[in-house]
Amino acid sequence: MRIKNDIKNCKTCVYRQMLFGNLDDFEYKLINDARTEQLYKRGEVIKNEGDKVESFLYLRKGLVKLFKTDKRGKEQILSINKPGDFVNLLTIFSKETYKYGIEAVEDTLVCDVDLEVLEHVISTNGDFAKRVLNRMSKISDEIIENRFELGQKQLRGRVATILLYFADDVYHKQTFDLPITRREIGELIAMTTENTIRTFSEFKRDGLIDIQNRTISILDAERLKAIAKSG
Amino acid sequence: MRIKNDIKNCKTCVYRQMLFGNLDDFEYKLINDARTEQLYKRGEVIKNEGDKVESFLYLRKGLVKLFKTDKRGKEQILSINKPGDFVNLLTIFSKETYKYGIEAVEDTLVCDVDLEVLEHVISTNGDFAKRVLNRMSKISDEIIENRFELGQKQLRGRVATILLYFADDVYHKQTFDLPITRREIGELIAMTTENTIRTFSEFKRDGLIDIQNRTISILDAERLKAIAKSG
DNA sequence: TTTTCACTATGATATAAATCATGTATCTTT
DNA sequence: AAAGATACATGATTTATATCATAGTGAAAA
Repeated sequence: MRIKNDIKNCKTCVYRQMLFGNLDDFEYKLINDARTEQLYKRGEVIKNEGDKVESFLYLRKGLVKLFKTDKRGKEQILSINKPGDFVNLLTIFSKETYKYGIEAVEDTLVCDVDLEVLEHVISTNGDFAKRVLNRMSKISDEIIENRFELGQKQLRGRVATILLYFADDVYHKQTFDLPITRREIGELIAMTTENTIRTFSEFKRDGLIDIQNRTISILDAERLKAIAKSG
Repeated sequence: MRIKNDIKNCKTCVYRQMLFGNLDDFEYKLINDARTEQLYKRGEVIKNEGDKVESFLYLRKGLVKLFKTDKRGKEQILSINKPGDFVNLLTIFSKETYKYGIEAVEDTLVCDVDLEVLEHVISTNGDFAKRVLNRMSKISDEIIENRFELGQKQLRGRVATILLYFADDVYHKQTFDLPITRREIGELIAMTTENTIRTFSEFKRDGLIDIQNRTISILDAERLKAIAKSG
């Protein structure tokens, strides 16, 4: 991890209005002074399970995964977070330590704001508090919704869903480099590595996608959507 | 549904300190004046999927289920809520309409506080806002955690878990009347009705529980815990 | 450069759980 | 009280997915 020293003011940040839209100058300064920008290389762990929660994190560039290890020692991925996401918003108000780890799956830039300062601004600015509540609510809704839908789908549906997620929501293009391995995709959508690979191969054979190692091309988005939807 | 008219002041409520612990008299009055107490009979629907979200609900007596219907028309139960739970806290700050239904599975008493008034108190009382954030965070953590653990367990482990949940967390005794059918239990722990019933029978045959229609007795809590844990 | 190790890949086999089928008991409705 | 619906119950069969086995490939390490 490397701490950037030429950091910009929050007021000029593209993600400003997502959460900090209506802070006054004094509040901006508070947040800004309590803030560092941190660079992580692909594969670097940002937080480990058990680390103390002492800052609010949000993702400016790159991609991270949230993961936890079950009793059998197997890793499970809770979600992939992309720029603009509030990586740890769900736990910062209820936990003292991280119940999951955070790892950069691409070179990543995160903003790190001291939690006490953020809490202070919440205490003094009710509108800001409501905004935070709103974001939190949306995030948990999304995770819960996704998990429920995932559970109803079978393997092909799950793989189709995750491929479309990367194409449409993360990279906004039909050809992209998968940032994670097949094993990790399996961990994310709750299936074995073998079956993940097998389903990829099937999709390739059926002309739905093309695969060149890590590079994936969506060839038939419509049919893929149908599979993602129907299960 | 019947609206109670002899309602007590929040200040004397046993659940007061869970959320409203440090409101001042004026704020109490605001909340209190915006509040009704509603009685629902077992089986009555409190909110339907699609209903407008316009109040904050919390459960004083009884038991409710949160459910949603998937594309195939099959019902899924997200969670069972017991007294003291903030039934809809997760969505009130992000959604305009309910994405899930709420139904009383026992005769139930809920407090209903107008959402605008609650939001106003959040805006003016930062400590209260932080408390709400904290509760929300805990609730979503719990749902997410439970779902993840459920996914790793197989049928016997899931059934053992839910039986212990009713005995230990809901009724606090070893013999209790199941408030929901076997089908609903299946919907809650993601398995078919047949397998739910079959697993109940197995547990009975193995001397883990006794079953008299709706009445369940936990006979061997230790062994049941082991099954719940190991999967 | 060779060795090692994780990743990708595919086929065969095993198994957990869903589905199908059938019957009884229990609760509702008329 | 009879009829219909829903819940409970269990056995047989099918199916989706995990597990096991084996091998090629590419990247990192020695």
